[in-house]
Amino acid sequence: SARSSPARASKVAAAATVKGKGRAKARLSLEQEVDRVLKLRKTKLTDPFPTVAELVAHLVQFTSAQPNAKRCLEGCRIVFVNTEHWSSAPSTSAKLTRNPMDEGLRLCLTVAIRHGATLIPPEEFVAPDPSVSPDQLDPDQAEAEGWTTHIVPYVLSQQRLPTYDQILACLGPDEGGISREQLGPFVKVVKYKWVASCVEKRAKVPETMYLLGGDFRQHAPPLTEQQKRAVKERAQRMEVQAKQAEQARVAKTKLRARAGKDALEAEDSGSDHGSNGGGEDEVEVVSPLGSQDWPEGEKPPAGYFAHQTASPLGAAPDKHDTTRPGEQVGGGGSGGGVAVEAGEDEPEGQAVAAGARFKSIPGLEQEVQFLNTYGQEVMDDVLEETPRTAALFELDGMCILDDDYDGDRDTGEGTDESFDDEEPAKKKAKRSVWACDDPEGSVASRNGPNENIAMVLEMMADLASSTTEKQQFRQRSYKKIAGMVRKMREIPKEVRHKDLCAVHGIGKKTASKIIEIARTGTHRRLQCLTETERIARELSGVYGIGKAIAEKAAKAGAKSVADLKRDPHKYGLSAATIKGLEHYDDLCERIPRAEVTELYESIKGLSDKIDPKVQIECMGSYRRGAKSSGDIDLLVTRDTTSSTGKTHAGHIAKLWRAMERAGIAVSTLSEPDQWHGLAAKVNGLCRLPDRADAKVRRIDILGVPWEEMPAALIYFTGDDHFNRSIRLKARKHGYRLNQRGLYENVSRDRKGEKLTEGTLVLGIRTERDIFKKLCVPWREPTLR
DNA sequence: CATCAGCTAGT
DNA sequence: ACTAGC
DNA sequence: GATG
Ligand SMILES: O=c1ccn([C@H]2C[C@H](O)[C@@H](COP(=O)(O)OP(=O)(O)OP(=O)(O)O)O2)c(=O)[nH]1
Ligand SMILES: [Mg+2]
Repeated sequence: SARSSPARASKVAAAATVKGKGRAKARLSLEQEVDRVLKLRKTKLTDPFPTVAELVAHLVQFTSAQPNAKRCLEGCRIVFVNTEHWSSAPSTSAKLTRNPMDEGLRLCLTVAIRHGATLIPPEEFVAPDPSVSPDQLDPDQAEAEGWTTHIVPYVLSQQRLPTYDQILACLGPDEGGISREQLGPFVKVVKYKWVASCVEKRAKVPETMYLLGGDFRQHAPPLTEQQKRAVKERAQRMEVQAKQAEQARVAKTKLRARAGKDALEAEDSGSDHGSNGGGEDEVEVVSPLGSQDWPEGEKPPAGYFAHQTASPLGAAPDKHDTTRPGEQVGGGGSGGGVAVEAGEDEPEGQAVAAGARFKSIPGLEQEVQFLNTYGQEVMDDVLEETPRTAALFELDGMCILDDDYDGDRDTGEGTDESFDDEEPAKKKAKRSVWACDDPEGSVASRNGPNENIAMVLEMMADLASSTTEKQQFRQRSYKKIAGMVRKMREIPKEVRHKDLCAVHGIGKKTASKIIEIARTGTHRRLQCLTETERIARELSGVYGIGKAIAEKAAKAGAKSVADLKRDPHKYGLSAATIKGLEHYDDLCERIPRAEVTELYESIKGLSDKIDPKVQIECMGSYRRGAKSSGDIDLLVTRDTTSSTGKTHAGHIAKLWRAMERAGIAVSTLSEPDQWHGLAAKVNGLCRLPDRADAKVRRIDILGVPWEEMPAALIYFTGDDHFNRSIRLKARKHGYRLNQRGLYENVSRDRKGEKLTEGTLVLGIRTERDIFKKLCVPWREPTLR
């Protein structure tokens, strides 16, 4: 707090800093300190520092007497809190000590203080002067200059994160903690990761200087020309070394692949049949293209996998009928393995293998061959030379707010995004989102530059769909990435693998696939579907038919949806599925927004005749502002707080009957357990009446008790990925969120299975309240 | 190696 | 329990 | 399939 600076800034800092407690005390010598600790250990059987505050007081004295090598957290005020006592026994929390110490927490504290951070005991934390407003001092600037106080909650398990409220309860002198409002814009709650990244990032600078033999203290003089040259040379040397290491690695990989193949070949010829022996699945080098892509018991066609078949050393696939084992060995033996050579050596084998299977999509065959020859890393190296990639991979504004399970950006106020380097770009993007008045611009557009990539990824997702858990998550992963790709800037053909991997949620396998799609417009996996897969894909487009039933029907001999239509009972389809089948063509179509509006209004008209006080809302993609919807989602409720407290019980039953009479409701696909319950849900088919050309549409009507509106609105607005994300966040923080409400104090077993329902969080009136409670920045439905 | 939302309805 | 769907 |  002694640094010279504008007065307004020091006002913030002074208020937020400890009232000089540890500093003022006379410093003890090392011997005295050791003595004191040993004595403490003797007198107390427990840890000599049972709370954070006590250890901080100790560390402040002890460490400041030591010379610090790297003070990269110099000037950072950090408050470590431990909410453990809270989450372990919420009911008896008052009796337990606040901010108890813990072995892991001690480590965090030590790291922080060793790097020059100013630690503040949580009990001594004082909220900054509220009179300093963000107008006077830009919070970003304050952050950059180190005026911000960072609160770091200690996290024992990623499965049980502290809630914002718990963190606040650990701050300040009072047991009750402090309120959210008191914190203001100059206090940020961050993850420990933030501390670690500061240390890691900034620690590198002095290290370089140290290697040069220069002064590694903070204010070292600027480098001389000679030193600069030394740095350059060293960098070049390292680059050369890295290149050599990489080459050696690639060579070794190839050799390993080769060795594996040789062994297999030997085995094959030993067991006499050389044709479709199989067994090539066991080749050691795993291609990043995913053997998971293939269903149980099926084998990819020749030429599918990298390294395995088309590598210049590895020669042609042993599976392939035309291959002659003798030549494979001979061709590979030369060891050169240059692309040209491979191309000239056995052009037919390759062309037949790849060409036939991939149906000669322009460029695809070449791409596969190229990839198989060089591998992703080498191709990246080549691309490094082209200057088009870096900036392209900054996502558009939207994505920052909702990458993956993070509509929630953890602890609210930006927080864990406080990595200095990325800050400006991110902040800018964020602002542009709020400034963007045009909702079209921020929403993923269906004809954006990456639409084709997204579509192909979605097709791969459907391929992965299955009832087995593993496959479900693979499907979701593809879907998630498809959604992200839609929101990204155009992905150029020369994208680098590592740039794609840098996006959170995209890993090396999908990155490879995206590259393949970007360059060729498709993926080889889609070019070599089996007949069953092709049929299953068509059949699962029917309402009520998923992967399992589709495959069953395909096995039973169905070749197309038309086959099913002809004889639905033969395949043991359920009643709803048969209805879905009947209207298959209509239900494939998306519904234009105007038609949703029209249907909604005519249904609302019917409802008003039954009970005008019952409210009907159109939810789902319609509420999110979509230009077209897959179905119509209606919410039915009735305000019970006003007037007589009458509910909408039975309304849905009456409404549905009225819709049937009016010719709007065509048929019922599934019915609620209790038609008269408040949470009744009907699932059916409908159409605009009195119009010959009106298509049949899917409709969901959901009843919602008035008290459950906030949670129900979130649920029914979606989308599904957003719901999963916010529910996951709730779960990790000890809550449970479903369509009925937000529950707290949920106890779960180790596997996350809930043991108690938890208790409804009180005081929740609106959607916003739930967002706030979970520290999810508010997002209008159109931005979800 | 564990984790990935939480629920209803039909068979 | 499995499948499909929101 | 991606992540911690
Ligand atoms: O697995 C799911 C599917 C849906 N929902 C919620 C969110 C979604 O917004 C709402 C309605 O579902 P629907 O399937 O109608 O999706 P939608 O968002 O309305 O899109 P569309 O109907 O245009 O396909 O139900 C979930 O919570 N989980
Ligand atoms: Mg919908």
